[in-house]
Amino acid sequence: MQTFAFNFLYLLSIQMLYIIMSKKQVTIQDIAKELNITASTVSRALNDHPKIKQSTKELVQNTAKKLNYQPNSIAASLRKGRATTVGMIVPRINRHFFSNVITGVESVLNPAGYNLIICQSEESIEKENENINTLIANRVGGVLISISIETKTFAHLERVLSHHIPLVMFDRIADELDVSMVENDDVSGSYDLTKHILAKGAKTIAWIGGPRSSNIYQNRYNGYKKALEEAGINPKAMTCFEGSITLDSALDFIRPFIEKNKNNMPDAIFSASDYMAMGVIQGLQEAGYKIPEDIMIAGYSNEPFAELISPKLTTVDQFSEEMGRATAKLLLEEIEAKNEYIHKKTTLKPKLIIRESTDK
Amino acid sequence: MQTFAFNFLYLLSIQMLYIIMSKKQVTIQDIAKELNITASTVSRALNDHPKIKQSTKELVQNTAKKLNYQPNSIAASLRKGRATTVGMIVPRINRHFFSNVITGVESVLNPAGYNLIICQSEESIEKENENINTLIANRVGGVLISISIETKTFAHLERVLSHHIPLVMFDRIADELDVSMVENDDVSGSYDLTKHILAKGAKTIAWIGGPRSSNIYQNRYNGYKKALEEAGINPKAMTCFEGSITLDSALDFIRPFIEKNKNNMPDAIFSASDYMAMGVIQGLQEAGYKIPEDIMIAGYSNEPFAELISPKLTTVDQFSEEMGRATAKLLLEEIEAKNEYIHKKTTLKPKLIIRESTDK
DNA sequence: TTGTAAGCGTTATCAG
DNA sequence: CTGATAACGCTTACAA
Repeated sequence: MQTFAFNFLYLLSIQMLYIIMSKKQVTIQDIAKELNITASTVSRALNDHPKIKQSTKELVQNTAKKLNYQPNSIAASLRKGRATTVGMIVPRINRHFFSNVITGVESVLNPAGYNLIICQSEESIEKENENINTLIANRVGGVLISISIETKTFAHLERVLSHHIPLVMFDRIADELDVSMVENDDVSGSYDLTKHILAKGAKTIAWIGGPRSSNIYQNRYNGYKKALEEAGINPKAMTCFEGSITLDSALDFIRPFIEKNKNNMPDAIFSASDYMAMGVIQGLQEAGYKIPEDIMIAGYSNEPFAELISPKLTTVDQFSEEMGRATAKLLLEEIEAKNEYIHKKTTLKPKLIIRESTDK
Repeated sequence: MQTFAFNFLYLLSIQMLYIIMSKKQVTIQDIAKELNITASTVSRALNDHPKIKQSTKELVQNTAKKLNYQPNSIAASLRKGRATTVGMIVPRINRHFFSNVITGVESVLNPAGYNLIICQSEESIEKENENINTLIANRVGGVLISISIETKTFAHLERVLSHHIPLVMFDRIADELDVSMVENDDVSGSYDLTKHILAKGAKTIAWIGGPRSSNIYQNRYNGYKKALEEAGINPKAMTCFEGSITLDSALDFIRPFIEKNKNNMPDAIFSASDYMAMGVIQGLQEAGYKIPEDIMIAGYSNEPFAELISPKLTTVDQFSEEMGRATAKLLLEEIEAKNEYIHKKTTLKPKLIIRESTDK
């Protein structure tokens, strides 16, 4: 045992020994001492600074590995005044759409050296506000946000800007703010879908969706309305229901609706949310309606279940990962540009996906 | 204008003026100067230290608000040697199961003052390794991980431990490591499900699932095997397929399988993944089989589409949010306990959900 | 190409 | 109950 210990110690420098025994974390100072150079040189070498000799770079990297050095990005962030971390706030992470946007964001941000702190607002402005506070406290390099349904004032977002942290909004945006944004062209997606239903022979189309105080539902409604008007149909005469975007909310609406309108049901129902479309379908099926023969149904946003259910649901795909990539790219541009205001707006065109539920 | 400026300035202290003009960030030093006390007192006041007078606490909080102070948790983390941030690594965030676990984790960690950095391994050990590095670099207060399918060695996880960062594994665990874990009792879930199918009269049941090198698929297979053995059926005679846990992989398996076994199809197919069950169902339906009349199908993990498809899928629910909460609680215990090793293992019992696909 | 020195904003320790 | 001081680990002018 003693021999082992002796041999073991013999192989180590005093410096390494000290580090191992004190079980403190290894720093660039330790690497510096080990090589009889200064910490600044080590720092530069590790960051691949152009004015450092190749030979010392290699030397530094090797001893870093030997000492089992792990960089401390907290210290770096403090010094630089900003973290290599980006905050992202979404209403709910377990929505297929948002989790795909996140994947898209990471695919751009990770290679650029950033990592994500993800927060959920749970559709509450209060939680959104708290999220903003922790992100500012963490001095994130940027904030990406899709605002909650409740959010109608923007003081919390302006607080982000006042800390000179770039902000990019996506999907659920607020034109009131002068920041970069990525939006889906919901008007166009909804318009295309409505035109398709009209082409299939529908004369009356009901609309159901989320609250139109949210820009996305307002836009989806506008696209629907535009298509109807062009077809000479007065949308005033149409049924319109807005409620929470859940299967149950739609079911609660459709059951009494069927009861009341047995004798003059619309030819089609356009739901501005796939989840609500599911509720509508279940309500109609339990009342004995055949889809699409008796009534056509369409949803919006191409949730994964849309092609698994029966009948397969006609809907609109939103290229969620692409939206994440676009959002992340705008953020990187903002970060590069420092304080020059180069706010941009990217608009993504969604794609109509025709399936059985409207395919008479 | 001049009068306005004069009045405006008149209301401000020199200190506040300085801060506004220099647009530097407000620190506890600024609050201290404003009140003629020291930064330490301010720090204590903001952290609700017991030995600070109530009156000064209020004074500090008020001026903090007045100066628009936002705490800098990076500085605090550097000083304390550890961040109030927890890292979480999952294979894929857009899996319903994992996104729900995340929600559960946050519901415990956020109130405790921590926030999450979420990383995706994308089922790659290489990416998992990189994730670990960034989490160590960020000096997170803990790491939560469900390992990738590829992960068979654990040096990277031991690196976490060597930095005295507590590690908790969940769902996909590795018994090789001496850490706290939360697991689903997959053996029991799978056993219950198989018993149910047997009770419905099946004599032959095929098994399809992910690679059995992963503990969860091994366990699900074991539960299946145990039930068969108890029923006196030799599982050696059963069909067993393992592949990637996707709809397409299952479809690629089932099509030639039907072709070959037209005349002696099993009475039931138990898929250890809902996605694979979907593939199986689609393959059988396109070949004209009726479910459950001709053949019964069951899945595992109760994906949201399971109750939306036709026939509704019998499966096993895993209480994903509960798993997240349990995981987070174990982590908090570890953090409290500092270096005393109190590794625990929590086992959650899943629940059989009987639906149409096995309900003859 | 490398060294020197200051500082990022907190908090812990010790002292009073 | 509060103050003074040092330190956490890194980056970056400026100097050499």
